Amino acid sequence: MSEKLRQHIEEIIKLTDEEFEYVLSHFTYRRFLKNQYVIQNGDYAKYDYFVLNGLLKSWQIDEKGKSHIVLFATENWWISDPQAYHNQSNAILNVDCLEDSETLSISLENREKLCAEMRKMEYFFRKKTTAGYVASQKRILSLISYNAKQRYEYLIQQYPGLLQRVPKSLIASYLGISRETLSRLTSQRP
Amino acid sequence: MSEKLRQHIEEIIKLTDEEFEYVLSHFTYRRFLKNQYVIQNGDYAKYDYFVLNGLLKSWQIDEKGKSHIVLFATENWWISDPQAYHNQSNAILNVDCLEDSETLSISLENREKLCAEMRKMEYFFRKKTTAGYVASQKRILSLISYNAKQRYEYLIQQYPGLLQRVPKSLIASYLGISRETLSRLTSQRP
DNA sequence: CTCATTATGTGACAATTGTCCTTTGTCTTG
DNA sequence: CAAGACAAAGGACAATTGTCACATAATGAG
Repeated sequence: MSEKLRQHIEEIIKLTDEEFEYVLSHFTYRRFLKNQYVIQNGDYAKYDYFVLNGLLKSWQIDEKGKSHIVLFATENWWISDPQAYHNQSNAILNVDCLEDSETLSISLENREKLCAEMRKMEYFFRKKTTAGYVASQKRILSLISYNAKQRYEYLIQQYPGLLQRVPKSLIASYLGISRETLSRLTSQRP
Repeated sequence: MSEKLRQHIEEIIKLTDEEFEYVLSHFTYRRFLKNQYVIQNGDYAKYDYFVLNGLLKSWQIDEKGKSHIVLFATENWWISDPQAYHNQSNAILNVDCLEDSETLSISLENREKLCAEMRKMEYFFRKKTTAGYVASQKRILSLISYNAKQRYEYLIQQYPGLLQRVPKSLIASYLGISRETLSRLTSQRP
């Protein structure tokens, strides 16, 4: 099971068996059930979660009570409240499970410990964070330049099979439009 | 002048004079005039620019010909096309100057060279990228959860004095609304 | 200083999207 | 098997926002 984490890391740097065992010892395995909360708004966001399998989402409620999905996370994605995690502050986001899920989580202390002790892991986390930053920039571009239909197409390309796994009301919540508007978009025959 | 870069780096790690001189030797000083392009869509985005003074913006044109501003960069900000820079591909964004500006730029090769040679600089860039990632997440949250009025208030808080430096049509372009809608928002007396 | 250009505000109208409601079908659970 | 919960589509109407047109103010070049 932890092989998935190893493969994920080795896309960037190669590790010996001993090194990987040491890295792995800094992670905690945790299993969540469908609908279970991983992080709740206001909690201390202690961990960043690497998803082994299942499906999770991070989201926020606005002042009018509407929820907005920031991210869907499937196998090999990371999920947390990044702001709260890196600043060691209380979570603004919620993270919960759309399906039963298995994760490997790492605290910020352990992440910094690994970076300080292993040059390879500092390189890995630097590269991984850079990739996350670039992906965030793409998301920002899609939010400011694309209309809802284009964002929908980008979503189904980015998450193949997601439509079969989640209700369309959640897709609409990710896109920032109402369920009804999404329904109108997808029923158009262009 | 390069003292600004030193102060910026030393918010995260302390450097000796020799170390800073060595770091600085990997940057290139460059001056730009108002309206001059720093990066053009389709160009090879070789550099990441640290802004010493002036005001720049990064932006994109959508398929209908409307432009959307991604970022305003003033003193002590970094600006580039992150996706193109980190993936060594052609720019999707444009970067140009709203005022005469001075910058210190670093190529990806020199950045990686510094990271490989100086542990402190790898730490610096890791922390800086993490901060950029967190800031991007905040921008995503503001785009999906806030209405135009709230985004406007967040913008003037994030860039104090910007309203006095740029036309409102550019503010509207950053917020993703029309010039007229922005005008109506700001003339409301609530 | 003058003239042209740009920036800004506002009204009228169109287009888009949200909200509310009903209907239908599917799935879950006792 | 039946009842309730949930998901989805579509109609009617309201609210928001964009577009176009025009007037005025501010700015900049020669």
